[in-house]
Amino acid sequence: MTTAPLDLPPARCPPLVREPVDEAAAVPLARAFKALGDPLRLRLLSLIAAHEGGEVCVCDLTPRFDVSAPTISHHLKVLREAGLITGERRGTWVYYRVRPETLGPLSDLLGTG
Amino acid sequence: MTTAPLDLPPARCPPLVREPVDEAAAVPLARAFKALGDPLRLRLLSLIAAHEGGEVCVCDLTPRFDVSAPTISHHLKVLREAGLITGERRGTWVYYRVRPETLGPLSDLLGTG
DNA sequence: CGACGATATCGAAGTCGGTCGATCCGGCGC
DNA sequence: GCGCCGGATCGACCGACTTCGATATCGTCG
Repeated sequence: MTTAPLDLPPARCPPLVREPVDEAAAVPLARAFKALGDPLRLRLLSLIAAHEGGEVCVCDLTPRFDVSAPTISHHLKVLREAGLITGERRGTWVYYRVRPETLGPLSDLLGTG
Repeated sequence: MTTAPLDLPPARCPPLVREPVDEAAAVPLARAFKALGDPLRLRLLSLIAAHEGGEVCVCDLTPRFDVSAPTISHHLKVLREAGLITGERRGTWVYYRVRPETLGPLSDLLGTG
């Protein structure tokens, strides 16, 4: 669960309307977007991001969906490995929060700025 | 090739750090992000977006990649069906351009604004 | 220490996605 | 009309993804 950052989160780069994405940079960026490419993961991420205090316990996430707990855990892992969130165990429960340093570059890349 | 907009592009909605994504809204948004979730498609989109004049002929795209022409065509179709680009045939060649009205909401959603 | 509750991991089954070669379609020029 | 060329579509193969139930792991409490 220790986040296992197998590779780097997407680096900051200019909007894709300004210059084409580099071949190497495209890989981590695509992985991040792919992680966002599932309705359940998008909702999970937004629940974490929008939660007051910036973090959410998994136990608050699980009952909101119609899938099993292992499935939720799996999707959280995908978001984790994409560098979009981090998880921290505190006692019995695990708390997740977003990583703005990953989300920011993605927004900038798609922006028209 | 006529774009076949089977369903709507993602609607504009507040950043996910402000309020959780609605269950219904998550579906088209996730489809758009999924389309971005491939390095080759990300590079294709950025080549189209960053090209002077705002449009690119497929014949200029194909030689830049190590995959076959049908594969390029397939990925362009995925981007098309996600509402991210539109294609237009003019004589012998087909030209693609980005749809900012789709890209914009995605950027806003991930932004911290 | 031993049982229990909360998550993560594992293994299996079904589905989806990327890629190719082959083929089809639409324009252009002869 | 005929053949050619750019591009899209089709059908198939194979690897990756989603989901589950079962099991393992980590902390807590008695």
